[in-house]
Formats: sequence, structure tokens, C-alpha cells
Amino acid sequence: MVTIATKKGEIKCPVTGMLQLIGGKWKPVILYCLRSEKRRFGEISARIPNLSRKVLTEQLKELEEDGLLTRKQFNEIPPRVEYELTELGKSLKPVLNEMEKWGNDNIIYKQ
Amino acid sequence: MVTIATKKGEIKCPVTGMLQLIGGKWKPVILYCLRSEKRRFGEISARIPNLSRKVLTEQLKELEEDGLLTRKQFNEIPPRVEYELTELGKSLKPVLNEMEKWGNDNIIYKQ
DNA sequence: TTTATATGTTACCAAAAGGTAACTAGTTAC
DNA sequence: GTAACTAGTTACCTTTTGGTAACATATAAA
Repeated sequence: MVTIATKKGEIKCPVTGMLQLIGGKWKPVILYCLRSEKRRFGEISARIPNLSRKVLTEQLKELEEDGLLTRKQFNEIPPRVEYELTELGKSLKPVLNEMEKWGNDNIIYKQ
Repeated sequence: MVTIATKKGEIKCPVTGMLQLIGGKWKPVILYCLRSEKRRFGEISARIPNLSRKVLTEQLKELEEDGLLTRKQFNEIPPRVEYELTELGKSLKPVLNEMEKWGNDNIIYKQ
């Protein structure tokens, strides 16, 4: 469960609220990448090659702050960090699945 | 059906593809607003008060170019313009419904 | 001794997104 | 004669987002 503060005159719309958490160019893809298993930072980065490591770090941090995933750091050399969806994050699976389905049914990639 | 050109090295991900069409701060809310009926420009604007008219115009134009909605202009005074989802736009309803459901189940607005 | 490793951080810059305020048009109501 | 109406457009600015390149770290392998 997530709490969002409203500003004056703001309408309490469920879709608007959700977009405050997973709106943005990369967050749904990151969550989609983690939907069925935990992954290391490098794995996520390799699977989303157009996303720079800097931005990936930022987005992961925000998703963690919003309670959608956990970050587990192992103090090894070289370092290892694993990201995994929380229960709240997992509850997004129906949304991600519908997005995946729509993309598969309606998008043709060319070239 | 939508065609998206890939750049070199890009992965053909259904979620990434969908985000190119409806990613962004406002597009899902606009589509959600039109999910069950056609609406005039002013109606949409009134229902999304934090969205400026300038940005609404831009977003509607992009959604029209991407084939998700139609724009019907009546040459009356004062002017009237109606926006309505196309079949492709309507095919997004399952996604929008899951987003709505998740928002209603998981978000508490405070204040 | 140098290089490679994984996961970052930092400084700096460019591009995209979004906002406000002023302006437009042609008819109707005051 | 002036204001209100709707659906924009335009100019200008700010904020957000995103990118690149360099650096840090501790150990192991060459």
C-alpha cells in the first residue's frame, strides 16, 4: 500500500496515482525485467542496453524508496547487488502482463 | 497494429514498444479519460486539471498520429472538437483497467 | 606491476517535457 | 461596443530527464 499526498485542486485518480510510481520511460521495463526473478545490477543493465547505468541506478533507487523492490548488497569483491520485487511490486504483475500482451499483439518492430 | 523502427542494438521488447506510444506523464490518463466515451477538449481538460491546455493539445496530437484516437472538428462558433478512441485505442482497455484496479487497491491519497 | 572485475558516484552537458501568459477567431448575449 | 465562449497557437522560460566520460573500490589473475 502506498500513500500519496495530494496538492490543492488535485483529483484523486487511480491511474494518475499509479503513474507517479511507475510513470517514466524506464520503470515499467525495469519492473518487467524483474517480474519473475531477482536479478543483479549487471543483468538488468544487459537486458536494457539503451538504458545508461547512471539512470538505471537512479530509477532503481526511486523504485526502492517507493517500496516496489528491495536492494540486497553483498560485501564481496567484486561487489554484487541483487534486486527483487517486493510484494507490492509483485502486485503489479497483472498490469505488466497486460502491457506485455498488448505489445505482443499490436507492435511490429521493423528493421 | 503499430510499426516501430528499431535502432541498432535495440531489443525488441513488448513493454518498451508500448511505452513509446503511451509512456509519458499524461497519455495513460488521457486514454483512461476517453475509455468509455468520446469527449470534447474542454471536458478532458476539466477532468485533468493539473494538465495545461498546451500540453494536452500536444499529447492529443501525438496520440492521434499514433492511431490511438481520432479528432473530429466541427466548424461551429464557438468551436467544438471531439476526441474518441480508435479500435487500437480501445484495445488498450485491459491495460487501463488493470492500472485502475491497481491504483484503487494500492494507493491512499492523503490530505 | 598492471589489468580486469561489478557496481556504483561525480561532474558536466544536452535534450525533452512541461509550465505560464498573451494572443487568435467569429458569433452571441449584455 | 464590449465581453464571453471554445479550442487552440505562440513565445519564452524552467524543470526534469537522460547522456558521456572519468573516477573509486578491493581482490585476483597474468
